[in-house]
Amino acid sequence: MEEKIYVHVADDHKILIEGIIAVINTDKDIEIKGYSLTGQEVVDWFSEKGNKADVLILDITMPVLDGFQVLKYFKKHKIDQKVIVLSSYDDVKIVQEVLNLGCKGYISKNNAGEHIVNAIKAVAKGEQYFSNDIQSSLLKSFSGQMVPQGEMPDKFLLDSLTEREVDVLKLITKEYSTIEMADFMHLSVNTIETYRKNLLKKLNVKNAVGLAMYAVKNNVV
Amino acid sequence: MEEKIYVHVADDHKILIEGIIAVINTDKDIEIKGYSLTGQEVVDWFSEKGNKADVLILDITMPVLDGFQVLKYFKKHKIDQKVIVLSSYDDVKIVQEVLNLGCKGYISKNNAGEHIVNAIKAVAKGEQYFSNDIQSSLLKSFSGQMVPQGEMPDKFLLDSLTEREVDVLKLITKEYSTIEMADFMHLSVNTIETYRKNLLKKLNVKNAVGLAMYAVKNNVV
DNA sequence: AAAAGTCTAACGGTTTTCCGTGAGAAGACT
DNA sequence: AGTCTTCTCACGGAAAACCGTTAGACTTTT
Repeated sequence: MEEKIYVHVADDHKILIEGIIAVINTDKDIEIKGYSLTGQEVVDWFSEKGNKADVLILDITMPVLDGFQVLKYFKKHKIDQKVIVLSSYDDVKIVQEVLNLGCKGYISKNNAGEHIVNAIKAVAKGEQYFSNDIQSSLLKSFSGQMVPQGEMPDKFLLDSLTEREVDVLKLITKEYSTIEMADFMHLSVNTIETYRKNLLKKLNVKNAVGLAMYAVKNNVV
Repeated sequence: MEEKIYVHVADDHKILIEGIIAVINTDKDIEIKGYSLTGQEVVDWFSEKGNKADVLILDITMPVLDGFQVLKYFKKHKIDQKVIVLSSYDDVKIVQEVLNLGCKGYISKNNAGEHIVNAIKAVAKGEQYFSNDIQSSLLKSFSGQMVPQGEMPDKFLLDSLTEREVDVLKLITKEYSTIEMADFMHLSVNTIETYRKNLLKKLNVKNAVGLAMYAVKNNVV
């Protein structure tokens, strides 16, 4: 008889929590130790004396505090919590970011059902776990980095944006015109135009729409 | 002994489907008749001879065809399918739009578990059903509509984008210029400009960036 | 001290978008 | 038969975005 693995689940959609509980209950080695509907509830729960779980299943998109912020909280307070991120996005950048924040597993909601039990057991043992679609996108991104060849390496586009450029980018997504931005930021129209030009060049897109699409893809907004 | 109610579930997150099935299975009067992971699968399933369900549980955000498009398909082909929309958004505009498209119930994912069984039974009987958080936002918006005063009522912003308008919207998010779109679609530049103007007016945004942001928010892309 | 990066600003010119308005053809709906 | 919607196209003018290039002031890094 092994020891039970205790799990806490956090997601803002209760039905999804119910689904996870239903799946997990098919396995006798795992037991649910409460759930949270916001990131705030998660940190509250783990802050309370006596509350602990071997593994936390954590959604990224939640109100009040999102998954990133929860992970940052654990890091800052040096709480060594094993976390599996559950996400709708198989965006490699997000995977990398949560890994940097100390998350031990990452499964996509698309096939959470088949993976979640194995993921919990692996992570509880101290291993890492990624669902296979995540693995393949990670591989793709790595192999992509191996063959930059003739093309400009493009470096890491998103880096290298200066503070002001990010400010302008944000305003662009809010449908500000150049003149409105200049007015709002107390700068010359020419200055804003310079930032626009820099953004277009740095992010290698054709127009303001490209900038906006970049912004949403990279969670600038 | 009553007759069984047959249900089809559509959502791009399988874990959510599993959750719904788990909840529904607690009720002996309701039975699941298959599920779909995309809107395309839904229309395919219902198109197939012999496939039918009393109630369809439909997610709004799905790849390939979203919930709106599925409802439009039913409307266009005069298929009188009872549909309960399951959504993350309690945005009143969305509720109104799906109601216009003939949907009979609307429940938020936040508390789908407690409502879904009752919703299915009500809709199967020909009634309407809204989870209480939706009801309250609807009430709030109605009371808000009582004092539009000088403002234009704005009608239903997202309503009724035509097929071509959606085509143009998609190309805009891909950074196509008007000329490039005209070329690609084998249409006059003037025609594309007309569609742009219609989009700006219908969606009530200021520029192409606003269109793009609308598109991502509403999963047009 | 020199180099690098950022923030600010300017000028002149080209291209694209935005705006208003009008209108014919085809199909669907009443 | 008449209305509505959608798709298509046109014209002219105003506004905004895009492009290339230059440059001074300030801060940080080497």
